[in-house]
Amino acid sequence: MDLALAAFELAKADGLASVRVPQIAEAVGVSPRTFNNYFPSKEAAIVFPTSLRAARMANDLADRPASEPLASALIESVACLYGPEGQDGLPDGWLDGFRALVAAEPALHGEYLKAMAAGERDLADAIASRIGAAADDLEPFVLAAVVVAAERAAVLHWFRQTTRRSPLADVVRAAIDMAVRGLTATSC
Amino acid sequence: MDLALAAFELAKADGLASVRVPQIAEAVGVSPRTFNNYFPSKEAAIVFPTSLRAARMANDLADRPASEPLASALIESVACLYGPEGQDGLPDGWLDGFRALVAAEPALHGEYLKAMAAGERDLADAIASRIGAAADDLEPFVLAAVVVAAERAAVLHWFRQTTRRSPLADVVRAAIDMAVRGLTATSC
DNA sequence: GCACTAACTTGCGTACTACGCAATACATTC
DNA sequence: GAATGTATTGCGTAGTACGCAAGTTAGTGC
Repeated sequence: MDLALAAFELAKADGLASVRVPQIAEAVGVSPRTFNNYFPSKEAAIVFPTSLRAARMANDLADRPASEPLASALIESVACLYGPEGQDGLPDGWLDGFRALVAAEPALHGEYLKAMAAGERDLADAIASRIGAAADDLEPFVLAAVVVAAERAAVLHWFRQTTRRSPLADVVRAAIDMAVRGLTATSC
Repeated sequence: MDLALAAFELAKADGLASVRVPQIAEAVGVSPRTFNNYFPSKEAAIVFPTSLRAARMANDLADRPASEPLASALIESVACLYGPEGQDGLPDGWLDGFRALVAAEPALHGEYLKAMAAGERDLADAIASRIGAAADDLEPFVLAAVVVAAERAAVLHWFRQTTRRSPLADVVRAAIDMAVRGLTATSC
């Protein structure tokens, strides 16, 4: 969606507060009313790509061979979203934008969390069908929530770091591995 | 804060959409402007008690004896927030309100997530000081995120259930236990 | 008792967002 | 060619967010 991209670019350049909905609409060549037909707010538009990526996670998990252990399948389905920029990993400029916007603006942080939560539901379904759980089983929901939480913690932690000792994908991988293994392997 | 309580009650009675900020202010006896001095939106006001409860989690963890294993300390600090209604557990009417509002309205769900995320940061600090981690260590953040995520998954799952086979506190306990143990004990 | 300060509250005005409604344009189908 | 469905738009309205300045109240030191 062009609107989402334009909103993202404008917000990255001028800051979220100074971007106006009519401005975004004009950049794409539609009316402000049309913008609101697609997005309820500029925040939602900016985060839209993230929610797409979150939705992809469940698909990636479903595409993995059923023979693969759940733990590694989870780790890889998530981590491949943070592969090298450009290809199927991160879109260009996402890192800069994320740092400047989502990590900084509380309003966007809320939208980001909502997007992740939406993806979490899909992931829970994918997990449930993979481990053959009943529909009202608690476990898939907890697993999905835990994995997404670890992913989010890793991303935020990576942005907090001043010195970059390892690429984002590796940090995400480590975090999910940590979450999947639980406290058993750590300092009890 | 009276405003938060009034907002909650009014929203519970009339639905979120039909509650107006001036209405909330009038119910407490202040001006609408004063409302916005304290809360940026009615959603934030409604969720305010939840964010207080989230903040309490970190304190509860810090108050637990250092000799207690981290896993059980985490489980209990969270689960005691969901104790029997009235005392130090859930405030009266919280369950009904939560089901009718937070679980149903997407806007409130976003605020709820933000509140949980804020509490998560405090929890991460408490965990870090408990296990003596460095400030830039990934582990406390992942642990905090995982625990909060499991808590949230349990609450939402409990509300999705039509038949209540066990009290909320037990479900929360089970979820956090599950998260803390990781995938090791489950279907790999 | 008297000024002084700080925190809280309020009214006013402004900018912006959200959205219902109705009208239009365009493409698709029968 | 007529009918139907979808996308877009302008307009109008309701409501929220917030800066600013003025007023109130409580507390403090002299």
